[in-house]
Amino acid sequence: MSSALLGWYDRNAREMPWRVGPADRAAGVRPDPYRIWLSEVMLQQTTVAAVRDYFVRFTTRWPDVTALAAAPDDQVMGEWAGLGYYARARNLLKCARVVTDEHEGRFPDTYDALLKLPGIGPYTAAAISAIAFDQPETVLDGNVERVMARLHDIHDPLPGSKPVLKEKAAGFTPDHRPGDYAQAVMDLGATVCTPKSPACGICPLCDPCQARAAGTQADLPRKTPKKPKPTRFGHIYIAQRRDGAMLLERRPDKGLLGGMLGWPGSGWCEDPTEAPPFQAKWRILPGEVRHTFTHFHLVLRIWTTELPEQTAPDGLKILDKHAFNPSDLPTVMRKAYDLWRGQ
DNA sequence: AATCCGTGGCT
DNA sequence: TAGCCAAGGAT
Repeated sequence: MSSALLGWYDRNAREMPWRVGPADRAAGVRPDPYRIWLSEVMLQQTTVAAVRDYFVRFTTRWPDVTALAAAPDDQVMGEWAGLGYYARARNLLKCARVVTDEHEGRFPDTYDALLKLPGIGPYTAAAISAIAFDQPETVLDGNVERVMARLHDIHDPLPGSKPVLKEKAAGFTPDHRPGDYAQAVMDLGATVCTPKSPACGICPLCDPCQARAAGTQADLPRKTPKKPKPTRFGHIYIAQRRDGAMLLERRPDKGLLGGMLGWPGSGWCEDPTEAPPFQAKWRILPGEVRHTFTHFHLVLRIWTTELPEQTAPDGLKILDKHAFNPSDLPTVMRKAYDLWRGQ
């Protein structure tokens, strides 16, 4: 039954920098496990459009896993800035170093061995073993969940229905071309069997689709409702020396924006207390920064002053003009910088 | 098991 | 616009 899907994939596969094109594949070229791993980690909860440029920059700068393993943490975190879910970048480095130091620079080729690596969970282990190593593992991501829920007209809500959907997905996975199949279902979910107004008219699985027959496809998969997001507030402090150097901090490895560069500031809560990093005549900027994270809205007020020559507060770092690159900042910190620069 | 963890695009 | 959604993992 999945042959109709593979046929559709052969005609419609989207070009992506980590994919082996039809001509190369016919010539026997296999995907590079390093590039498949890197793309799959970047694609966790992230769209192909957002990933594409990041992938090209990473693979240009670090062409193989050994090169990435040798990179300084700051450079990797800076290159990841803006992509979100920064624990992925920290685990990416950990994983690259384990593969380099303990696996002679080669990725393991089985699901179980891949699953042991940092940042590789059930989905990513299945995706790498299927796509890079041609093993019949079953990928289960948001796309596959949606396609299976519709194909079998399953009305039980996620995430409770996940085990059932996994069973259906496993039964649908072919022994032939499992890697192409995995990419085919996900392409289908991304371009045809979309969350809203699916294009059933051009779907290769229209005929066997039970939701399509019942007319319920637009309502599936059902999901348990999410909690509303609270709003938190905070103050941040941007100080620049006359020579252009700026005062920043490297955030602790755990928690929100862990390991990333940022501006010193207060905690983020309902009623934050001001916390300037050193004594000075701070002035507040007009306007505010609004940003929404996974589980709360944030409103930031920005304070600024000149950074005196001899001032270097504990735990903070001073980056001189050429060492500071705004593109190394996570988005919320970048928004604050842009507001400050436009003052 | 439930919570935490980013961001940008789309409707 | 405000919410939803994305090739999830760690704890």
